[in-house]
Amino acid sequence: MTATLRDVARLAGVSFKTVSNVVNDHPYVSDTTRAKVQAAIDELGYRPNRQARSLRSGRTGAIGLAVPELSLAYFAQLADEVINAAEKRDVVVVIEQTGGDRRRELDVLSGSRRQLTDGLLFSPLGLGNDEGDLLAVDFPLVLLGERIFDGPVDHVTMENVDAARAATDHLIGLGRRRIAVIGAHEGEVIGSAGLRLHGYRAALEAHGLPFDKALIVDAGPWHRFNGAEAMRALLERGVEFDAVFALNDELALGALRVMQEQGVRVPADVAIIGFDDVDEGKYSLPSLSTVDPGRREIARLAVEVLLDRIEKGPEEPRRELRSGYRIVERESTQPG
Amino acid sequence: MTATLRDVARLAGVSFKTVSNVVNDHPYVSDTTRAKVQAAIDELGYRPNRQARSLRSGRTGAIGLAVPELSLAYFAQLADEVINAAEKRDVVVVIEQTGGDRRRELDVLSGSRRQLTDGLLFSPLGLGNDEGDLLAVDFPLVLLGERIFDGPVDHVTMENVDAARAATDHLIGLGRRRIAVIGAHEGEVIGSAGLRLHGYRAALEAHGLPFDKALIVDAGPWHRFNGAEAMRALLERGVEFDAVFALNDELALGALRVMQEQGVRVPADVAIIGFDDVDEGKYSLPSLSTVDPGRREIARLAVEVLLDRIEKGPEEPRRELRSGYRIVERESTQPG
DNA sequence: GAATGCTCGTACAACGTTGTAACACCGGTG
DNA sequence: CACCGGTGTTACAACGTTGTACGAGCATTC
Repeated sequence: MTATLRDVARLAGVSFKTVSNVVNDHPYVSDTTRAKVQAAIDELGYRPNRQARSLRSGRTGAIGLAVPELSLAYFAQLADEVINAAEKRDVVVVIEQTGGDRRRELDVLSGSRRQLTDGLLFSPLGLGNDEGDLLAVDFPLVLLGERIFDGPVDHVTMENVDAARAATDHLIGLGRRRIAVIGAHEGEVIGSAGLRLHGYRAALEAHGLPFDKALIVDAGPWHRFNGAEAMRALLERGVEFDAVFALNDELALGALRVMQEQGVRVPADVAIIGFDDVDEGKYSLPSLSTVDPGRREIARLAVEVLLDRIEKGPEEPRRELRSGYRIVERESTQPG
Repeated sequence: MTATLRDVARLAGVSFKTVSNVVNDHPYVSDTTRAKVQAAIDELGYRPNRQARSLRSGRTGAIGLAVPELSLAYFAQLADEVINAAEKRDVVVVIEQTGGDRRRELDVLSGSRRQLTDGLLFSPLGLGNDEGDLLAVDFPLVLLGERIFDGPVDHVTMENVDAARAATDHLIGLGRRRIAVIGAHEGEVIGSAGLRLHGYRAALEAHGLPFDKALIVDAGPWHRFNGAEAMRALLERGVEFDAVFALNDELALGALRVMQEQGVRVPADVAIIGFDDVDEGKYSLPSLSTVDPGRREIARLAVEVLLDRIEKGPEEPRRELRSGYRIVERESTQPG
């Protein structure tokens, strides 16, 4: 069917290993032999067989990306960037979904699927931040996101605290003083929710504003639905507020929708800012101010670090990288 | 490092082929031997090496999914469903993005990446519908979407014409008579745009309503941005309309945003319906009526057909399957 | 003209698996 | 007791590649 080294060798009149040498640019192949072999390769349309290469070399040329679910815009857009970054390095991406479920996350770390890839980019949600030791696996692994710090592996993340602080600063800069937070996770210290809440408190403190627990609304998963629910809860509570910091954009969009249903004017009555800079925020009405966490940079760094780890092995010191962030001002925090 | 058949065999005191027979549930292995081998397998934590299996069997246990981009919610949600459907069959998914670019789509069909998967689910956008012959490839291929009909391969698609007709009927049922269309592709007959427009016209005819070209707005890619632009163009045209059929949800959401900017009341002045049932439509204000094209069913069917094709080979007759659809009524087409 | 050093090519083994064929053993049959 | 069919196990080859070791040819050197 498809041509092999042997077929090419037969046509070129050399041994099949010589063909292999030509293909792999080994030295000590004379120009004439090289040309002869190349001609045979072209004629037969020979392409090295990847499985055989894999078997021999132990490399597959693929990496895994495990995320909660692609239906969440943030992860879809992250996957988009990861695939692009990987493509530049001639590596393909196998995507696995965990649903943020602890059991399935553990599965991803141990399943036989791991043999199909040279390493894994892993964005956990269900694992606790005290379970870092579960990440001590014998294949290259790069952690994404905020669930686990100080794990035994490379980690690429964003400047959650600083970025959240800047987002809050932005609201304060508009003259807002009663800033609600949507999407908190009670008791969490580390993790996106905990870190962003920490940044929020730091900003309040820096401006001498009081922290009011009544302004903090918990939410489970960070879906639109939960943002809507949280806002409904907040409005029912009857507590006054003039701004909202939603811990991600999906929450913000859900909350936005509820505020408008209930006749709250945005941003006149309440300004709102999200986090993630997903594309939808550009086209909501009003468009959504947000924090751009440097998704593209995260994807690029993550792929870079993983391929490095794959190449250099487990001995190299582990790396902890953070992307830059940027406040994106849109209509939902327009002054005036 | 990791155990091989030979290691297990040594421990169990049998030949390595007997171990292979146990692993593959071959008949003619005595219960005592089986038990002995199984014990050794458990003790060593043996797992068959997938590369070696692949090399031997020619199967990788992976399928490819080539889509324009995951940043488009429709494709992200489709990928989500495809991954889930594939997981049930113990197959992983390698996702490739083409950007809807003709050159990259051709690449996907011929590149050496194809060796990493047993087959491909392909959703083209850049290829013309007269280029079906390019799909005559020598690996299992299932076509998704509406770009190409009567290609030489299996095809899973949706009931575009009927569904578009039903969407238009729905608007007409509300008493709307001047129904604009956003996202047309001038001159296209086949392709999502062409087919959906055809359904629209069929509905008009069935109700004896005239077709007015002034109500049809072209758009390039079906992104929010283009929906917004198209609506701006429509409003500038000054032509009267009381409803909009946006050919997908992203266009609809972009258009919705512009209408609200310009003080058009939805649905009081203008009702709008989209197509695709992406999650965002539930949380816009007003929430977006749409057509649910049976994304999950499409994903399930596509994976099913591809795995069938992989198993049964190219001789089986090609299949053309369509998913059912459903009109999803939300606020943007609320009567009254 | 034998020894040396370099260039180029080849043979063999290995990666871990599975299919095929063959072999040893068994009780039962003619 | 030779033969048989069925059962359980083994040996060998193959999938297509690459690393290692070796060898052949040739020019240069003493």
